[in-house]
Amino acid sequence: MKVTEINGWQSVKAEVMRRIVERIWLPGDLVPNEVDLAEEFGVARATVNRAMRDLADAGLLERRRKAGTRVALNPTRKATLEIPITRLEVEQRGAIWRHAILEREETVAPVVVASRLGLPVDTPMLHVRSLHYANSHPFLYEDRWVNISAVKGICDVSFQSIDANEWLVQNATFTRGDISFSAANTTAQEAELLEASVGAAIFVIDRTTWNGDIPVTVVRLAYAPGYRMHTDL
Amino acid sequence: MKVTEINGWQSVKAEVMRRIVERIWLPGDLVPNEVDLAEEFGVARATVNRAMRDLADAGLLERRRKAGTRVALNPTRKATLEIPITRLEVEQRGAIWRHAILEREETVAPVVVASRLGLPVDTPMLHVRSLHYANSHPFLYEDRWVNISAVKGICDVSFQSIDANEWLVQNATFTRGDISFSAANTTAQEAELLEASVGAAIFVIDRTTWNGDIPVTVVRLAYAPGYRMHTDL
DNA sequence: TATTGTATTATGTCTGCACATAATATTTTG
DNA sequence: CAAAATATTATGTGCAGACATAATACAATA
Repeated sequence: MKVTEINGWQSVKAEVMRRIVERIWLPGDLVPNEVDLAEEFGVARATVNRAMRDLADAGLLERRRKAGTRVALNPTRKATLEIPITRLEVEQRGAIWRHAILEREETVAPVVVASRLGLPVDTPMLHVRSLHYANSHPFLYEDRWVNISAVKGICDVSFQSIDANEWLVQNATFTRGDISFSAANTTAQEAELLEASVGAAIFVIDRTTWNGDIPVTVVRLAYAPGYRMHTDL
Repeated sequence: MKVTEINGWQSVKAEVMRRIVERIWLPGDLVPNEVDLAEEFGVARATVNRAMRDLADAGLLERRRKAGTRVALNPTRKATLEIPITRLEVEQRGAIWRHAILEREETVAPVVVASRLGLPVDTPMLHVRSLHYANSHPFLYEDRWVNISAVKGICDVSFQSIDANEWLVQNATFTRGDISFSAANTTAQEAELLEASVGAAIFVIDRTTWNGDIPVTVVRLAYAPGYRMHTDL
């Protein structure tokens, strides 16, 4: 008696997941090969493959050619988190988004920024510091450096009505980037801007992007105290 | 003259990415349908579909039946990050991992934990507090509550030689969970445990897991100051 | 024995075709 | 004219069969 009928790849995935969750297949175990599973489930191998690939992407299975497929020893390792545009994030909380430019300066890259991007120290860059508000409460302090030569037309944008990130996202695509999350104590300046007490713990995102080998931006996002980034597993 | 020959789905993906990055297709634009692209690239529709689905998963494209496929307005929104087992994370940094149990108690769920998990306050639970070291420096303070009835055999495990997370991951699979990242100031107790100054900003992960509808664990991971979580985009 | 070559095997991917499904566009109907 | 029925269209998914590729096992060779 079959509890669940198996037709599509999603049901194959569900059945395989069930066997993992119910410990019929233990972590580290080799699971039957695709041909056998296809026969057992009465579907084509391509269908099994689709399901297994999906589970491997999710981190539940580990697959290697010839070696076969085995249940991952550590099924918890991948979390996909969405990095929203600040305006949308604020609005999604039912608050009004507002944005203020604190500074906008065309200058050359300071050493820290230049070395981070692998650029000479005299590279002309645009430095933009701004504050995002949610219902007139400070929400995010953004400190951004943009490689002017990598982003055509950026000098003509005032960023008064649109946020730099949003403009860049739509006008300066990048091929690769890295992002890191950390915690920091607010400096006196940050505390004042974010209306927090000095030393309060804040969540910080540092992001750097490149277009091919050309550095585009480096930005530090300092969120007001209490910010949480959340995702489902 | 074609610069790159198109054979597999990866090259289709690369070519589509190129068109997005080089702004041949602008954010919001509708792109040609699969049949047309398949003909243009000289591959089967399934191959185009594979490539497009992959790009949609990555957040670069948005697809809807009948409506077609368009370039995402916000190509930056998904970052996949790996949540490693602490032991491996420490060892990967070339340090020696060590682990000490601070407390191990079978008791009933306190209100905060019970409500978070949706359990009655008198549910029997296992409370484990422990410290992870990297080269004898405190690395992570772990405060964990486990629903005893959801994890068979947990009462017999001492966790002296294996970390609770690692044991659970291999012995108590879960079907869903959620995870959140935030920053916090150390309490006096945490500061002492982590050998940090009181109030230092620390990176905190809160994770809750369920097996179907049954809550399994809730855990708070407090990393020593300076911890960064990093990923590529 | 150590190394190199060869067969085997499981996954990776492609093709061509078919039908399913969801969302939009169009026509019919009250 | 508005609401309901129907057609159209692009993506979603299925199948069977084929060949490609990587990793392993095993045999042959120096």
